[in-house]
Amino acid sequence: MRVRLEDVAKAAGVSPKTVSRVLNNEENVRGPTREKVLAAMAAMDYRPHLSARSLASNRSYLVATLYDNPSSNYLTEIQTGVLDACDEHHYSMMVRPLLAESPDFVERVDALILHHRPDGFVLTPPITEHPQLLAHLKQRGVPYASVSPVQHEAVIGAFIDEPQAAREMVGHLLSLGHRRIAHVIGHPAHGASGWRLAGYRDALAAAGLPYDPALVVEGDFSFGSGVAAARTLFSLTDRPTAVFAANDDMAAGVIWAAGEHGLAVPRDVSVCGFDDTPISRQIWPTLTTIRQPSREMGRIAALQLLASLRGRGEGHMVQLPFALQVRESTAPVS
Amino acid sequence: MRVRLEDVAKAAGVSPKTVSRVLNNEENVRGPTREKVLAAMAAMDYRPHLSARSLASNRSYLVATLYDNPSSNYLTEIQTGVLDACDEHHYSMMVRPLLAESPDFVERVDALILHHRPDGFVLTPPITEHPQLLAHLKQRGVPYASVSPVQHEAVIGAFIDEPQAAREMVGHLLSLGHRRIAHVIGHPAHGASGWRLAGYRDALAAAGLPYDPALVVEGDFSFGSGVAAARTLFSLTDRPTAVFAANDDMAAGVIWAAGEHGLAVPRDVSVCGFDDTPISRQIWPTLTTIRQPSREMGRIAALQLLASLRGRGEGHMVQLPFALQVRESTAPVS
DNA sequence: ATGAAAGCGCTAACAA
DNA sequence: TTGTTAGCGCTTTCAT
Repeated sequence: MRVRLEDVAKAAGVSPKTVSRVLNNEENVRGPTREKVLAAMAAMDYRPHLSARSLASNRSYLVATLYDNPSSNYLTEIQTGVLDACDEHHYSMMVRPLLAESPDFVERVDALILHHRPDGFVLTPPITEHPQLLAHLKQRGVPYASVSPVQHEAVIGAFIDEPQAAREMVGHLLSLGHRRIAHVIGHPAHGASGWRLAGYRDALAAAGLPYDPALVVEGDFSFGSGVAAARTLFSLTDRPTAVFAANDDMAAGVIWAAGEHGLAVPRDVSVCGFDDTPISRQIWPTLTTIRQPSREMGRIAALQLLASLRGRGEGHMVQLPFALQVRESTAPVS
Repeated sequence: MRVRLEDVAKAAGVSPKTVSRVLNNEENVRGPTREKVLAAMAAMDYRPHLSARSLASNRSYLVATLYDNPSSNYLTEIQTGVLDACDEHHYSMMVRPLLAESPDFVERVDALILHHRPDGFVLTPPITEHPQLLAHLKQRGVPYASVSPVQHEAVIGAFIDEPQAAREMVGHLLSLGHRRIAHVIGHPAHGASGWRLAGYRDALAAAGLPYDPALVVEGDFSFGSGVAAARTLFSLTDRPTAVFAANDDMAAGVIWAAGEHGLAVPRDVSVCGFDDTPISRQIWPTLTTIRQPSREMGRIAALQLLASLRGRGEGHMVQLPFALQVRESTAPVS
């Protein structure tokens, strides 16, 4: 038979409510009493019944993570971080893949709210930028945290200074003597694409270099779009000597296309990415990129959400550090 | 205020218990009565309260999907399929990344069981092959379904005929005139690695070709291991004219390494993979591979689990079809 | 085929 | 600081 809160109460010689107080870290329990209860819980290996708690307290102890891009390493990392935070606080996490483009997007999320009653959401890009969804969540009164949202104000979550990271990446290329530096833009629905582009432009401007639209090509974060973009760039009469792709997959595509054009990386052209996903270490040459603490971002965002759920302070938007990873795909201009 | 079962009962002019019967598809409700109740539910947009159901019925309506490899497309696909099935039956799904190697692996799963009380598990490779876990689940009485397990007997789930798929893939290479066909083995902990190797050997034997150990190299399903394996293979005096890698990531690595060695694919060497993951369409040349209905496998496995949970029959091990996808990375031997 | 009563394990509101 | 009582919304058991 399973151990119930009542059994713990009997064993500890207190009332059920006192055990409940200890369980929920409430105040108004004296040290010794708390100790007694905790000891009894441990001795009996007591595990609270989630559904009973949930029914009585009208909270689900559930956090739902919403994502759109179903197979990106980056999102899997974030998921893991969110899970870390939930585990720490005995919350459960559910994930929900969604198509942000689909017409019944908000409806689906609403069905999820009605059915599972999550206490809060963690939103990942690009769902962080969906105005109707955000409005709906506010209307329903369901709190949420965002990972890398475009808007930082009035939102809790975690982010890195993406424009600054992009500036440092371009700065690295400049320091190697590159002057014709191309950029492959990411998926237009992602805020990160705009930021990375902005950082690229800033860095050029700061170095007194002109912005050449011919050197800036659109992609969509996929390997294939990197290949396509690079084919365009490498066909230019005045080829770039360096390519900054807005993520690693596209950078890998650029390196692939360089091979097609008989260009050696980094001898003939330097290539760099963003995100430090596994592919950056698997390809050859290994990729110079920006390390983003994705898992930690998921964890911190979730922790902020949980803090706000439990009324412990407000919950904040937390800035995390990034790191430039210099590897073998970038070299001095020849 | 939210609509409760009692409200529906009042609106339909029946007792709460009758509504409950309709909700749970129980018998002993006459057609007209059922209709009335269903109409009331729909009109009021009634959604049962998960925790209340769970508390009263001692079931969680929760399926937990366990996985080890945290960032593979294949597993994300399976996850999505499991989610499809759970949605269809108003179950929720939680995912749990685990390290099968870690010493407290079973302990962690047990903590999950105690805390969340899932009604069942869906296991994905290689966790399908963990004897201690399987023993523990049986002891705890928690049912599970397996996707692509090595053992098909006495287990419910879904699989494809992997040896046959590998045989067809090698058959394709043979039909193009290849005779020196290499194989890059997958991760040793995965049952699929053994099956695909077996299919490779069978096909060679059936064609009357000798098995040459020098042409069989170990990998671990990663891009990098494909690169490493190919470097070995392409350094042989008597190079293979075709390489069958046990998954797409490794095949992409092989193509990459071919470039390093100045070999054009498919002109100088044919390469093929397995799984038909997105990368197979993103690289150039596009990859000949085996399409495996991963999402459907997840869905079917979960459906079998749910069927057995609800006592509707036994739950079976279902075989699903695969398909050889011939693309541009394989060509007649030159 | 349908209904009434009891209770799942916990917490909220109130009392002491 | 601690305990008592009543219920959360549903399903169970047992009637009818």
